[in-house]
Amino acid sequence: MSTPLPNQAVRGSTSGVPIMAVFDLLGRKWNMRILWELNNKPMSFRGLQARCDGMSPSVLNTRIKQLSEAKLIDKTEQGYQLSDMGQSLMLTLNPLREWSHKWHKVLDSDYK
Amino acid sequence: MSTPLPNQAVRGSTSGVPIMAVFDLLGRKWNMRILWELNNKPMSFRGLQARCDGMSPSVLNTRIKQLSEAKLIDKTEQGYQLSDMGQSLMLTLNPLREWSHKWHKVLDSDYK
DNA sequence: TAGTGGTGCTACTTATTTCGTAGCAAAACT
DNA sequence: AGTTTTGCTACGAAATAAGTAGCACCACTA
Repeated sequence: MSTPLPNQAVRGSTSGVPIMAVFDLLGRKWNMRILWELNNKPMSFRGLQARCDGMSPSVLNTRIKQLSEAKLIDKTEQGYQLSDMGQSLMLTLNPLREWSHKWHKVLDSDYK
Repeated sequence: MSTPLPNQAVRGSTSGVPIMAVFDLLGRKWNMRILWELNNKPMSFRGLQARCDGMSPSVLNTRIKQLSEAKLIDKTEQGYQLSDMGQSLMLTLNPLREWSHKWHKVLDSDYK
């Protein structure tokens, strides 16, 4: 399993179009969540693991490698943290929080 | 495998916080891609399959069910298409395209 | 009206990904 | 020196995704 990066073929697409690489990378379990958690503050390996409901260390390990290769996170004295690119990604993903609340309401009202 | 919906426990989180449900749902392979493709135009089952590099029908089938349950897509005369919620999701995800291009450039310049 | 082709699937097997647990080496703390 | 904490690796089991085959249901055509 290789890290999906733009400009090379990614899982589910041979085009190498950047957005497809994003879908591939973020479409893997935990990646969005990890970035989300790191958005709050830098965290250690075990800290991340705890925040992410005890995700298995093997997966966390591969995720960290992928996100590092993708230049979205860095390892520092303070633990793992978002890179500049990672921060800008979270910035563009921010509206998702508001959207999720609307979604919640819609589903709620539909099923009651 | 159940559809991750807000207000109930989702994979990787017992909190039921809406944003976690989003991560869970979109973190499954193909879901973002499917929405992305439907954003352009409504499509048939086989149309979607073709656009998504021949994804297996079994997975597409379960995805369609999940996205339908999540009220993000509907089935119509014209094929599958985004619901209002689905459209608003794609709207908030739109900036991702621009971001992906920046990302592309950064990775490119770093590795040359 | 028998044949052709497209569509929306289901069934089944295999491959890949993720989980869960155990454990270990290195650093930090007591 | 002994105990914790941290950052992992290993490995078997479970869940998810891929790949292929095929069938029922149209719509159209010869």
